[in-house]
Amino acid sequence: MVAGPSSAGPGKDRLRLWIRLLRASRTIEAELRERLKKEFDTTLPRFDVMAALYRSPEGMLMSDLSRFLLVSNGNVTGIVDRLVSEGLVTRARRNGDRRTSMVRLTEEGSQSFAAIASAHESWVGELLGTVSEDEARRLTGMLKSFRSNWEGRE
Amino acid sequence: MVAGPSSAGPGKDRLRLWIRLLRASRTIEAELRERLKKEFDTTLPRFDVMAALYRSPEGMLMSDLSRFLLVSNGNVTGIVDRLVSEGLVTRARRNGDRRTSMVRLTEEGSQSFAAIASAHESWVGELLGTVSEDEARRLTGMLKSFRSNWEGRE
DNA sequence: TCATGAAACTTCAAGCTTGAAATAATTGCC
DNA sequence: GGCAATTATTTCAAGCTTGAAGTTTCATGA
Repeated sequence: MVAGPSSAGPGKDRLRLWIRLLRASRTIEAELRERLKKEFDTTLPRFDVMAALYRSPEGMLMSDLSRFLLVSNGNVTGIVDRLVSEGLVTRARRNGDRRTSMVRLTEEGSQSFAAIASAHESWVGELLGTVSEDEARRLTGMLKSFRSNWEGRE
Repeated sequence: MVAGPSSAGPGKDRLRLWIRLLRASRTIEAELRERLKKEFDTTLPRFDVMAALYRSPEGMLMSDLSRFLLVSNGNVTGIVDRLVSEGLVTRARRNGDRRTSMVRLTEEGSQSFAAIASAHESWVGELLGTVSEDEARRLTGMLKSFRSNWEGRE
């Protein structure tokens, strides 16, 4: 979160960038989390899972979710468990491979997500309001390239 | 973590930026967390607390730490508890105000942190290696301004 | 066939995180 | 002085997170 022992020298600019990046995303994330809780009584991880499923009406495997959301398998299990118990998501056993199950949004889950996502988008617009749309595109480009370069994924 | 229902329209560029920002910081954070665990058997929150204390040899109050690190008070309590039990940090009761205590790195904590911070810095340099130092400075500037604009803090 | 290994998940312990409620100490006001 | 409000911190329940270990199912080659 913060700097190391010294504060000048090679690599310091990258360290400073990382600290900024982390502080920015933590600040915004905290604000979004709080609003999701207050306005919709839900959480960011639940929202993330529902967002992923919303993009895939045919459903996703647990491991797909895990890979896409960059979180561990066991983590997804717990979040999906809670979403299932709230009736927002279903686990459908498949005929082909009985180890896996397709996770899908229910009709209720889908409608619920659409409402939340709309608010979420306007919150992000507000929180990033001082970044012009043009600047946003440039920043996005930089972030995209450095990440895909680093790990090869994308 | 991911986009909302539609994928074009006003504000979409900011939403995309936010998604990139979040993915970038999560990816880097996950890698750093893993290395901290493997190489030094510690965690990112512990590292963050120690980094804050390293900058303040005179010590910090719990509430200072909480504010600086952007995490809740109760959270800091737990992390400091563990650091104390590991001998890396001390809580010194103050004469003036008996509600508060000054948290400081021990000598061991300070030496331990210096070693970890050095590795941490080179990891960040590696992970952000595709960003030039110049680009890093520009990105940092953008991130700095948008956050301080948004909440007034800094 | 059927054993061996791989794949998809779940379970679990430990730690992180928040927000709310509880404690304790201080400050300010009468 | 004494009491109300404020401040600093801890405690707690619920949920998130990881990595390791365990379970079930599938694939494959002798």
